[in-house]
Amino acid sequence: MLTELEGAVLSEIRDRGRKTAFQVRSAFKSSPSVEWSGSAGSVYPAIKRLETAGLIASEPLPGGRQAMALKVTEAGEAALDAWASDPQRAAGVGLDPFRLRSGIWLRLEPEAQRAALDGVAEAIRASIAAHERDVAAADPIERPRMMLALRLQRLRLDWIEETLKS
Amino acid sequence: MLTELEGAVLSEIRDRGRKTAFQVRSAFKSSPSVEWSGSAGSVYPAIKRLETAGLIASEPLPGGRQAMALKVTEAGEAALDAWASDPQRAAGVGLDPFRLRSGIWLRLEPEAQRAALDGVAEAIRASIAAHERDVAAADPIERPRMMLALRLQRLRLDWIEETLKS
DNA sequence: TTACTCATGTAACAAGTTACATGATTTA
DNA sequence: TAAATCATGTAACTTGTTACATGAGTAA
Repeated sequence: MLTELEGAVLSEIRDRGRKTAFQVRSAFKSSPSVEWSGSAGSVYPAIKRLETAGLIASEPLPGGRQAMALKVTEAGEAALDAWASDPQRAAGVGLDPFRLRSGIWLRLEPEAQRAALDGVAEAIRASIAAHERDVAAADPIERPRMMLALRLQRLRLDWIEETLKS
Repeated sequence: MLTELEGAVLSEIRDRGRKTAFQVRSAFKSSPSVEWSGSAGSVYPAIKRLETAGLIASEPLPGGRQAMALKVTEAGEAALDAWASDPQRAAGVGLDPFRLRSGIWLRLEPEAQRAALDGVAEAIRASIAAHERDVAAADPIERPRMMLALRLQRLRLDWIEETLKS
């Protein structure tokens, strides 16, 4: 089964029109809703794995550049669809740094708790502002991700507000 | 700075009364709101790292067992509080398999989309049912995590419903 | 005494990170 | 021609995974 990164790479190529490994990398580096570094050390080896597995094909780009044009093969399409539609994977709660810390915050002294929650709330509001600024320019793949990220951040703000009130 | 797992390990010992590495491991293995395997290969090395760094102290448990009793040191307390309260880390959107796939689902053919979303929705409802069953028995650290996981899952269900209607 | 749970650990592997290295092409 | 960007890749490291190995205590 594909890893999360491998599935995302296939989707960048098939669904978002990325032509080269460099473009895939740039997309991860600049995405506000996906937390990957987009490091060369992750993306290039992942693409090599996918190519070895026959899920990606590459050919030289016309125009003299050394860039390789990437394409998802038929087997790659099938693997991507299976990855995207696997209910167990998709329904998992994921790794959430906020949720992981939530119980710990409740055990802090009142002043420390207030300080911690205020700081987090401010960082979340900044995240929301950035998402709202960029969501209009997002493409049809990124937009729903950003909308869901926005809803998550608002849910967190609500939780913080309720917690501070009680 | 601590990794997410290291922070969680410290919190298990300080805030949830886990006395041994085995108990920490069992907590991760059975937690519905934290997605770690709780494998020996992650927990024991993490505890060794924390002990080497002076954030955990251990002494033999009385009673003839070979178990070591773990304790968070003062330096460990400070590191844990800094980890838990770091706003940038806490406000990150995390790795969410649902969000990552959301844009891809929207590009599927109508029948495939309906099938995928129905399958995911069913898995989410099962997750909600399991959380609702267990949340009453959860301790003060785990309960808020489960409540937030529940809200996340309901948010996802809402999104699926809206998407299927449009 | 057999099975289960408690308890700790290592080995091989997978897959990410940062940092470094190289070189072509385009733009100021 | 100098700087920025496009483009690909490797090396060393970190930290997670599964699977295996070992042994003590407890309950059937």
